[in-house]
Formats: sequence, structure tokens, C-alpha cells
Amino acid sequence: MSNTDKPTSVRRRALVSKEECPMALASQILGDKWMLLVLREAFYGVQRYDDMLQDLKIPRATLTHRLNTLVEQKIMVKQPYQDAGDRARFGYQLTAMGHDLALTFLALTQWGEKHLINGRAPVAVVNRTTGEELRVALVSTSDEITDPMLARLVKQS
Amino acid sequence: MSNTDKPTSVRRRALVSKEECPMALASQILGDKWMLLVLREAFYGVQRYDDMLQDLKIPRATLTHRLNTLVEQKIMVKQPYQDAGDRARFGYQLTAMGHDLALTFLALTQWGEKHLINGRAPVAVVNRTTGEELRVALVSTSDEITDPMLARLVKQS
DNA sequence: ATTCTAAGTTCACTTTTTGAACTCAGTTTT
DNA sequence: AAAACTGAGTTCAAAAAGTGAACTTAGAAT
Repeated sequence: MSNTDKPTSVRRRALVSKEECPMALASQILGDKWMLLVLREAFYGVQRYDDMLQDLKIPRATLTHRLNTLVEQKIMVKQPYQDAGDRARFGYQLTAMGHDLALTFLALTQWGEKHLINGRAPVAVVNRTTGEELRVALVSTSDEITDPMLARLVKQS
Repeated sequence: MSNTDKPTSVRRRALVSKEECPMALASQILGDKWMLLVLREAFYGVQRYDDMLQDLKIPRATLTHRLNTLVEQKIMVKQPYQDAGDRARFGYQLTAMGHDLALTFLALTQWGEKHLINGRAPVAVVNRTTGEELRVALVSTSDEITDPMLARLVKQS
């Protein structure tokens, strides 16, 4: 009954169930140790199965399974291509839906740079035409940059 | 030897190994079916073990394991608290490192809203003081909003 | 005819996840 | 004071997923 020095807490619950939460749906597809790494390859422009295999040191069965899921989900497409003097093969490429993951990918990269590595970041994100450095930020409808601490999730009526 | 109608491809490889890639390091921690969902609870302000259990329908052992990892990684802290007329308990809260995941979280939400749900988004992100709607975007050092298609990853010397 | 390569399959084994039941300490109820 | 309740976990056996190594297959090169 008596007060202690421990703080009180406001008890809160999730605004929406995980079934209708967009981010929860996304995490069902992408929430996997390898998925984001396979997508990393795609963002780097790596298209071939065996190149991914070498870059990631991922087991073959696992890579096959992940690529199939990405294709099913329409995040990537399996496309035939043929290099000069070489036999026809298949490569994997991002769809528009896949390219739209760039912001998430860059936000995660930014977080990793800040919190997970010691020393300087090995890669930078720049504007390919101006060379200016880029970062992910929260902006308002009038394009004002806003501190993420000011963000608030509200349930839509 | 003859040309076909199949397109040629530029063969590319990853710029940096996954060991030194910030985003790869991040995905080792967060790349998991449940991690992002547990963090979702944290962003909603849910602090209690049993509340998370009910919101997510996650197995107890799995939740315990995920929370321990988040605490080890310093993304969350386990903190004692005491509500009036109630016994002292423990709750889980985001650290500064955890709060910095907000941009990633919001970018993923934005992607899910665009590509995974039919109909209107159940939640909106707004500025808590002005009420203006917010979105995640790529901006330059001079705060100009830039199309993610113009982004390019370059290796730092 | 044999060898090579890209892109998978298959297999046996280990690790992880899962749901259900159990624990345990402090609180309230009887 | 004894019994029941609650939050926050452990423990357990079964099921699912991940793993490394070896095998397959179709076309191209030797």
C-alpha cells in the first residue's frame, strides 16, 4: 500500500492487432535472418544464385527457399538473361515493390552505422547525380524535417 | 553463340562483406519473425510481459528469449516499476538505441501500407504537437527531399 | 565423349520453435 | 492463517526449420 521509490507506469496496449498492422504483415515476410541479407544482395545489383551464395555463405536450400518466397510475394522476379557467348540463365531482380523497400533498407543501415559498428561506416549513401550525401528522415506533408520523437501513431477512424 | 531475345545482364557483387555491413549486423539481431513484433509493442508503449503475450499470441519461451536478447543488445531495458496499490513488477522499455529504430519501423510500416494491405491504413503517423501527417523520406545534407531511386551506395575509402 | 558450370535437390543431423503444463513469490480473499 | 490469484517466468516433449555435404541436371566448352 505504501509508496516506494519505484516509478509508476502507464499501462498501454497495442493500437491495432498484429493481423491488421502493416508493419506486422511486413515482418512476417521479411522477419528472417536471411531475407534482409538476400535483399541486400539485390540492392547491390547481385542477380545470380551462385554469386549470392558466395557473398552470403548461405546454405543452398535456404537461399532457394528465400528466393522462392520473395518471388511469390512479388518483391523479386526471376528473369532469363543471356550474356554474350554464354548460355541462357536466370537472374533475380527487384520489382517496384522490392525497390520500395529501399527506405527501410537505408533506415536500417543508418541505425546499424550509428549503433553497431565501431569506427567509420564502410558505405555511404549519395545522390547519384550530385554526389551529395543522403540520409533517411521523417518529413511532414509540407516537407519539413521532423524529429522522430515527435511522431505519434494514431488509429484511423 | 547466337544472340537471342533475352536481355544481357551486368554482373555485380556486394560492395562490402556481410561481416562489415551495418545493415547485415542489424539483421542478425532484428531479422526474426518475432523481434520486430516485440519492438512494435514497445513503440506502442506496451511494457508488460503478459500484455505482450496477449497482443502477439507469442509462445512464452519465445517472448522470454527475445526480450533477453533485446536487453543484452541494449535496445531495451528491464525496469522495476510499481503502480499505486500494487506490487512491484518489471517492465520493458526502449533505450535511446531502441528509439532510434523508429525510422526503420516507420519505413517498414509505410511499405506495408502501400503493398500489403487492401484498403486504407489502420494507423497514421502524425506530429504530436501539430497533428500534421508524417512520412519517411530520403533527404540530402541540405534537407532537400530526394527520390530513393537516385540513391547510390558507395564504398568509403 | 568427357568435363565444366550455374542452379538447384536431397539427405541426415542439429537447432529452434511451439503449446501446454508447471513454478514461485507477493497479494488479495475467505 | 489458509487458500486462491496474478505476473512473470521455466520446463518439457513434439514439430518445424536450418545446416553442410553430396548429388543432379542441362547446356557449353574441350
